[in-house]
Amino acid sequence: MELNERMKTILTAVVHRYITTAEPVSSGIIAQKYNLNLSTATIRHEMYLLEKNDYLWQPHTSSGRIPTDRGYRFYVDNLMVKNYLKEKEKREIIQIYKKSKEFEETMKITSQLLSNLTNNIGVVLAPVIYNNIVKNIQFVSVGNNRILTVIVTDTGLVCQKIISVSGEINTDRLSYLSNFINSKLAEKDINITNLNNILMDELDKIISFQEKFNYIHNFLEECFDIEYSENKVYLDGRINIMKHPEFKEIDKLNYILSLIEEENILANTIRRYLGFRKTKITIGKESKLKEMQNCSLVTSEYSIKGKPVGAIGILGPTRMDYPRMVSIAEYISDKLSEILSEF
Amino acid sequence: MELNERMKTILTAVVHRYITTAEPVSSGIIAQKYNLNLSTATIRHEMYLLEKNDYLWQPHTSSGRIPTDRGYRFYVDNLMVKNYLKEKEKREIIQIYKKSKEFEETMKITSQLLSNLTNNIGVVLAPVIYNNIVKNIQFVSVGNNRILTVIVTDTGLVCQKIISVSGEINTDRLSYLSNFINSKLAEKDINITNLNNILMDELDKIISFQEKFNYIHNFLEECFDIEYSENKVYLDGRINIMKHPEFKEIDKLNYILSLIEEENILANTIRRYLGFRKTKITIGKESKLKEMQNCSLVTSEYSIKGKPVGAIGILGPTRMDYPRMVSIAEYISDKLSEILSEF
DNA sequence: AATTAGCACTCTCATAGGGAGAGTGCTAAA
DNA sequence: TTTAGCACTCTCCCTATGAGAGTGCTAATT
Repeated sequence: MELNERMKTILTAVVHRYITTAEPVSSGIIAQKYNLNLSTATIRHEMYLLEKNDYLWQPHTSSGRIPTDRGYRFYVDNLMVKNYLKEKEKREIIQIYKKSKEFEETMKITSQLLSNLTNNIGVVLAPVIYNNIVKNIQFVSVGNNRILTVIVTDTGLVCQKIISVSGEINTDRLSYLSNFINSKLAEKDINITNLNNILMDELDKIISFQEKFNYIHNFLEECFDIEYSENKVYLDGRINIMKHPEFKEIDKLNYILSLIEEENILANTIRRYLGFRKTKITIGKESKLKEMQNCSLVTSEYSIKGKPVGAIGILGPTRMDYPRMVSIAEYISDKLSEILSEF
Repeated sequence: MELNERMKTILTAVVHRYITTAEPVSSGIIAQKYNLNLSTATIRHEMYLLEKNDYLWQPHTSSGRIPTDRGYRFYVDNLMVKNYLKEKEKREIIQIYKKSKEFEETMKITSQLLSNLTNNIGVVLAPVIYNNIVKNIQFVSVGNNRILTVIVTDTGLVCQKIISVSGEINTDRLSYLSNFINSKLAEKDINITNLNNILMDELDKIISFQEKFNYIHNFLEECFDIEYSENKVYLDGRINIMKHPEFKEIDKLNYILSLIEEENILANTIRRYLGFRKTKITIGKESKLKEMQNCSLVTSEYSIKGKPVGAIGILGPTRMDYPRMVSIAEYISDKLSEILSEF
């Protein structure tokens, strides 16, 4: 069924009202607060139709209406108007970012900004390094048979990993190895995902006529499984979720709590959205994850030097101010892209 | 007032009973479950005295008794019997630790173990590096005018920090600098806390007759404020706290939530306990922190090569099984010490 | 002098009933 | 097509009530 203009207006009114009050919205309130010049009876009839088509529902007969996931979806896709941030807010965000010169801190600040601005949970997925072009590799001996491997990618990201090797590794061999690898890197574009394979092939060639040190083999293998390391996630504002009236009682938090506890669930969800669209909204049961059935998630990608590498997200109840969430997510991801590109 | 033996027995019984049921303990239950061969009236009288001396309290007249913070304190100091872990549990812990070969992961596993074994919040304070002797410093150029500084301490800890310098820094100068610093380090014991001052003094001497590069000054200053960097904290089991009946309603969580949200509060609290005693128990209002008034915290130090460097902690409601918490904290901190010393 | 039985008293908790209020669905009139 | 009018439904809050748990106190017992 196609919604007519009046139904769209009423659906919009219900969504807006419910977002601000968290109370079921009655026909009377709509008539009173949103001047549609319609009687409550007429509005009631339209609401009845909206309910029949699964855009609204009632907690019980004789109560007002609440938008369904489908109602929110229709609102988000067809009705909502972008709500740009005020200049003052933008300036404040820029001000806060100025404090930080370091990568880690920038990530932390971003998640804090997200949660503070939205009163929801702020999520930042650290840049994924798969497929980044490797520019340079260096090895630093840090004692006790441990080597710190430092990989610098074309986007300027620095990945570090300490690995233990069996037996003392000679500093000369180490620099020989890094020189060798860096010369190979200079020859062609090698990304982290295939770094290991390509280097192993090359190494096999020279090993036949060079001295044979097996452990370098193992060493390299350990170094370059970085791609399998889990992406770091920055979470902030966990307690915000508990301030929302829909979660007054702890039992109602049930599933959401695992999102708060296990950062990986959120990280994986967001990672899966990467590379499709700048901004993505997932509403309630649209997510297959049972942990997210009562929540909505707004994610927005950020990039380094034009290359999308990660995403930020806002997690809250389905009853969230979508226009504002989207504007905040997009503004912050743009700022973050700028800052990371400058690093 | 000195407690007589019978009062101690009754206090112990009340604590034990309350820890397991979370319900106020009545005189009837004590008479029935703990065979003291006393009538309820007698027990009631003793409980009345215990209440008058602030070891017990009643939520309302005509309800059973609950231990006060003071009651728990007396129990912990004078009545409780250490409850060693079962061999099976010990084996399981060792098994789980075997999975991890990396520092970061070891820390994470430790906090998970703590929370899983105790059903409370597990906290691990990463090793503090202040006053550690500096063994070696290296600089790695990671492009875009950024230098990765790697400091290795005598306990084998590796601190890394990326700093930005103004203008390109010559690789030769960088290695000259690191050679210079490392030669100074070899001459005498220099710890991280005074590293900056000593090096600045030394640098001033040579700078007078060496070429003058101001920016190295600034560069060094930035490098060596590591001591002011905040200690990392690993938290796990945040949602455990919500499973306890005393926190059934969200409002009752009030203060504790800030502990869950702001890791620094906990980190600072634990850090302040460092260096005094292996294990420390803080019960409810004994902590000056308002955030901890409804909680207890059991902390236990761990060390690397005999040198105490950090602590682990268990955070839960004051109604916790103290003997078990202490055994777990001590066992885990010992294991962690072993593992970190081997790295 | 210490302990205990007995009992009145207090407080919680669960249940039910009743009335006010909000909001709906339906119908007939405009 | 819209609306006024009204009966109906459901929630919420208040009150009353009674059972049950547990205490404090007193007088009797050991």
